Amino acid sequence: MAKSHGKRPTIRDVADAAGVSYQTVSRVLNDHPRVAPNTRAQVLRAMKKLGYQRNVAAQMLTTHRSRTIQLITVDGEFPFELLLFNSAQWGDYSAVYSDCIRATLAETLDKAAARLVEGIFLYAPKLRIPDDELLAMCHGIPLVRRDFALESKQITWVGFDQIRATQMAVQHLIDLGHRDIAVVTGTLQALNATWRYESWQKTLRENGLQPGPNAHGDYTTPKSAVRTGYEGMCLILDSGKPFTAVLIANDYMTIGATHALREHGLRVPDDVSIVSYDNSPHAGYLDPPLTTIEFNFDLQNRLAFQFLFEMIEKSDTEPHQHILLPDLIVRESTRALE
Amino acid sequence: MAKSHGKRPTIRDVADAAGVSYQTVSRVLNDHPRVAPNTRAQVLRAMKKLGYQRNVAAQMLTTHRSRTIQLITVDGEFPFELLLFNSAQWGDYSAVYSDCIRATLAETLDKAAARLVEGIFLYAPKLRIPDDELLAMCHGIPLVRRDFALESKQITWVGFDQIRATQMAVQHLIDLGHRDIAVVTGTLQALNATWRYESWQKTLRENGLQPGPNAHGDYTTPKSAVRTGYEGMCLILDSGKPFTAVLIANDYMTIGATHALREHGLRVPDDVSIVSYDNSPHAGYLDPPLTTIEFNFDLQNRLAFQFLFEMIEKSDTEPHQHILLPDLIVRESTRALE
DNA sequence: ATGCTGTGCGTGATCAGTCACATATTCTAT
DNA sequence: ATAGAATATGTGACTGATCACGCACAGCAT
Repeated sequence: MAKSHGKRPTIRDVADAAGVSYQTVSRVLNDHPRVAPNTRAQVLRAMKKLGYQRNVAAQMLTTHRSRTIQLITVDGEFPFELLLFNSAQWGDYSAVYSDCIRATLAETLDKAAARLVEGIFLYAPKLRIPDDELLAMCHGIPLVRRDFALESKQITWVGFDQIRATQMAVQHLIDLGHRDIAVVTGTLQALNATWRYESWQKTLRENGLQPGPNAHGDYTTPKSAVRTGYEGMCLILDSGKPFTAVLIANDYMTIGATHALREHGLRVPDDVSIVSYDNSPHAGYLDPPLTTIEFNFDLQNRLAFQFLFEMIEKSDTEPHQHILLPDLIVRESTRALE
Repeated sequence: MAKSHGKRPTIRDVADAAGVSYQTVSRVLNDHPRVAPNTRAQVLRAMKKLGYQRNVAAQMLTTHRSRTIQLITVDGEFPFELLLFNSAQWGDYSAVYSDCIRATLAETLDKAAARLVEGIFLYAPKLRIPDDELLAMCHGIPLVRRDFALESKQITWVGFDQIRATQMAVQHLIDLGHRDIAVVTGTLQALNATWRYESWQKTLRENGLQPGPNAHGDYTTPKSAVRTGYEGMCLILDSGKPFTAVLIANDYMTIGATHALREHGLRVPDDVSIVSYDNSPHAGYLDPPLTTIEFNFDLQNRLAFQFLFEMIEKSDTEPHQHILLPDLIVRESTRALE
């Protein structure tokens, strides 16, 4: 006998509506093979009739599994590329999303552990933290970083080769005859931005050129990117230092930067050539269409999730590291100098 | 005595590490006032020492509360505006995110119920479904729609006055002397797009004007928006029907549409005036800076969450309906005809 | 000394499932 | 006919917390 008044039905309610034991209901729930087809149908009918919903809390309690992953961003950096994240990628897992600041990351990870989260997908491009320290905060939960490529081998990550990307961009401009190449890049707190910055300098020096003027700013949301692109370009223009080409850290910054150039009476590519990063949806539709470094963010996300689930399934998986190579998409924002 | 080998510590482990009963540990966990300060300190010390983490599953099981809300989108429509969503807005609640298709919405809501989710935040601009049907699918869980403004009073929602918005846009163009006004809008599956379309026709007719050429397309992600903006504008141009101004459903579509105009040798605003929607971060930085209808998405999100939590706290709350009014931001993509 | 109130802490039952094991039934092989 | 295996179903213990209740002891008034 089960109390059927008011509350949600339990497996025991279903059991005696179907005239079987609660264990049989549990078997049906878990697709256990050894249930007679008739009984199974009986139970399913009873579940439907009562509007039964399995209680995930009780299930978690005994199985110690939550079928949940957690997506964590630090400092509100929800990047445009993550828009591509598709629920289909995480199978029958659910995803908890939370943003935190650096100071509360440990606490956030504690809560994730309390929640029995089975995997952590971290996007924190400014978080510079030793691998072992980060792993210690994770309470043994599998972790994937989807922000940048580290040097260490302890953590699983999927990143892009920023050095190569920048080299391609700079080399493209040099090949076109540019010698004074400026840069508007992300805040150097972000490791990727640092690498780009250094790669820009290195590539120029290797070609016997001096780095041109440069500016930095936060570029992790469209809003901040557009503005700091504008402001950064203004700074460079106001510096009075000469340049005929400029590298801009993403296609939103480029919108802002191009606006600044226009305000100063300069045209792209006639007066200034631009190479941008990301190949965002709008990059090919701006005036002029942007020459840009394409990153396959979709592939990055897919791989990162794939690695994460691999770690969840087999706890002894070695950490994966994967560096993706970018492509240069040449459009009309760059031109050859005579 | 508790087994301390291997597994995560429980309150019982903490209890006998601190020399108290498990109930006392529970009191400390729940900030119960009647615990002696010494005892509390003792317990906290034991928790820290053992690295204790409360098991959320067990807590959910007894309290029947999950402190979780669920953010559901339908058809992968993760809108750019939702980027603004800030964890801070949902207090100590966690958020589960899931996308589904129309056919699996019921199933997704079932899972939400199984998970003891306490509130549902729905973004599904194309989901036309009777209120009572939707509510029935929600198993009594508080729901807020953040997509459009409905006519019914059963559901809580926060939307914008699209009719007014479009009226403002059209009127602005009429005041500037335009008589042939085209429109590139979202797919008419989306209710907001339908309203805009009808309001465009109505406003023109009230001013004794005939609707100009028009086109529609999916506009819910930046990627689709840019492309359908381009394609829609091409269609209108190829139709050969005359127009001196065009309404474009968002600032991403406008990037695509402007590109199409350029390809046809037309300039904005010299040849064609544009009024766009959304006032996205880049709207003021394009060439020309866009005259656009501003929606305060941040306020919309804040209100929607506020209403949701109100419903969670007090189950007898009446459904709220809130229509937000847009603003017209005049920039340089519109000009007066002589 | 007795009763009363309030504080601090402990015991047993409960939440809704799952797991290991036990039992009943049917089927096949000897 | 009967042992043995295979299939189908049931019972009791358990997961890790919370809740309702109960008890011990302190302080204070009678």
